[in-house]
Amino acid sequence: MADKKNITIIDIAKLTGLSKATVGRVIGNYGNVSPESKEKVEKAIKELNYIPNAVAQGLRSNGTKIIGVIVGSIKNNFCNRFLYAVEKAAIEKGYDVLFCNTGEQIEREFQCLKNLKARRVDGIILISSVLKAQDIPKENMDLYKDIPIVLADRNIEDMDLDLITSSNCQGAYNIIKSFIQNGHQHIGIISYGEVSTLKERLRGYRQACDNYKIQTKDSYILTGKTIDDISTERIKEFLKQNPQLTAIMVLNNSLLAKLLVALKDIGCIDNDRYSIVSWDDDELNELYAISTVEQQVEEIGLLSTKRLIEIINRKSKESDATVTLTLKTIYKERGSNHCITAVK
Amino acid sequence: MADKKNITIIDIAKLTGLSKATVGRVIGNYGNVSPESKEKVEKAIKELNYIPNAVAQGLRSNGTKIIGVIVGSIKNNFCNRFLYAVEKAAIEKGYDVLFCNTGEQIEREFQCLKNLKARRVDGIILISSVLKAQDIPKENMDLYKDIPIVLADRNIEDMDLDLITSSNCQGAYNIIKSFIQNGHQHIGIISYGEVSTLKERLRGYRQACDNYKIQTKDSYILTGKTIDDISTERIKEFLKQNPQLTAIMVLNNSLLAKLLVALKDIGCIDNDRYSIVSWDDDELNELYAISTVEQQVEEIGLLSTKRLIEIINRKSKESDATVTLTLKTIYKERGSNHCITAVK
DNA sequence: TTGTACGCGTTATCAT
DNA sequence: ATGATAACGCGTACAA
Repeated sequence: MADKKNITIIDIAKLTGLSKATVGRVIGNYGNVSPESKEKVEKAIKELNYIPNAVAQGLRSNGTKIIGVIVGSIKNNFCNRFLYAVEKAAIEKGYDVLFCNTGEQIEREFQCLKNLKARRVDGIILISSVLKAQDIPKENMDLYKDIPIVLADRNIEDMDLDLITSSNCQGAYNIIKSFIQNGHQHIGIISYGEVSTLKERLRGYRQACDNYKIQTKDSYILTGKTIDDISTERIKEFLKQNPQLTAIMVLNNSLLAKLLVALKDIGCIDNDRYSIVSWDDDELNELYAISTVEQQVEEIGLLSTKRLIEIINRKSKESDATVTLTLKTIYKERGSNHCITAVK
Repeated sequence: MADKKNITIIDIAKLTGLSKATVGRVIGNYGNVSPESKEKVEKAIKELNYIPNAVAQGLRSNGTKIIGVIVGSIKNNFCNRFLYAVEKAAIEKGYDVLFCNTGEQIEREFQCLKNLKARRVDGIILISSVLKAQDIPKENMDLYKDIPIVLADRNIEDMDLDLITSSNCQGAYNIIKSFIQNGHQHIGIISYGEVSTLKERLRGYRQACDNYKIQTKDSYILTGKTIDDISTERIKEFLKQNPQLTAIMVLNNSLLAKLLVALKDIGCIDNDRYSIVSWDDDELNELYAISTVEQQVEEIGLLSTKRLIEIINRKSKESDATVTLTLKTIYKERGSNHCITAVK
């Protein structure tokens, strides 16, 4: 590569005949500098195409103005809108974003944390793959300490970290309630995995069913370890084995796609056989008029970033209480939830 | 925040009673160290939870092991799969990824480049929003120099940078050819923007029409400055004003969603009125059996990263010829392209 | 207003 | 085998 020696503050000093210190003052815009000196320096900077070395600045100032963002899977619709919002908010506050993808693997999460600490990032926003504190081997426990961390979307139980998330339980509760009020007695769920968000949605489902004395069977919940465990075939089987079902809540977009394919295969699409509600919106949901519970993804990204920067700038005497923000979900009604009302 | 002083190599030295140098040897795993010293140091590292400071390392070694990734819009399906692949490949080679989103704004692209240079990243992968070299103000021209850069997906005309992309022209050509061979005489395009990839696809369209002596009218191409200019309403109007059309190629996923909504509105969905081919795949394309030209997105990400790292490690005596890699597109046939065959 | 000199944490050379 | 020390580029306390 073009091995042009990097231009440093010293080169500027030499060219202008001034000292490092004076040049530094101009660049950092502090202290007193005579107008002539200032002008000379600025001219030299342009002439030599000098760009301050942020690495040296970071070392010197003991802060990098970088925040690390760790997500489970960037291919996921939620994560990339989240990342979009975080980057945008970060840039505005003068921070850059170091991006890490764990593929939902805990070990990778540990690696990323360690790496980000080595990089001396100022703070970390984490969509964790860890379910609860007890799942973290104690030799890795320190990774979650001594650095500002904000959890986004998913909680880690018993971890006492700041958390910005959606009202998953309440959102699900409301959907199910509305199903019930429309006469549905047998409501199915399609889900997968065990992260806190999905567990919360299930909790909302169960609460609503309990409250309204609606029967729930284990067989009404189709789930698996990973999303790949929920194949179109399994969904068809699920529907077949639970013919009572009149309503279905799917817990994310990819699952919805699979459900729709399954329904098409068995000739049940567009014929009002099932009432359907999905989670997280997608451009194509419009097409099938799929009612959707929408999360304020970008708001979560924005608030996570704001909160993180707040912690980063916190003086040691200030309160260090952890904060949990739960954003409302938005119910986007399109019709698919009314396919059948007042059954029986 | 917990202002625990950062543990440095000196703390380890103190604790072990050895010198910085010896500790450094153990950490860097070079030179000669007695087994006892080594053991002492390793114990101290664990005890103090020492994590080497990558910032200092970066300053010292004049290299950060970070690559910058600049994309136009991370919300876009292509970009996030791309980012996924880049991060994965980078991590494997020991690099971290600094992520920047420009929102397709040239000015932001300049800012990002400047910033990444200040950060002294080792190289940059760029999905640029610049169309051609002449669009870059000369005071910003230097930003594209003196640092390893690989362009991904989109080219910047006349820039002489490495480029990893898809065979956009050829891919489109083949689709149109197949349309024509199936009897279509009037083929519409829905597009937007002016980036090289879309221009290439249009070129493929025109070439095929020319070669096979098929009529093309300007009105057969619906386009706009940004994607928001292509509303469902405009698509409906477009279809109405070009009733001869029997086949349509849409240049990306979001446009497809809009087209499908438009078709539904006018009662033309699922009735074989139009043959449709889209670009870039999506989970829901399966549902409508939408034939799709698929790009090898992840391959592009992987190869961009590999190429970049190659350049980063290039000795000055080696060839510095720029390389362009054009990956084949894959035609995923699902049926939507056959809706009408042998019209007339 | 300007300059000198030290320290941030590493790495690596040179001397012991 | 180990230690002292310089250098990476910058910021700043202190001196002039």
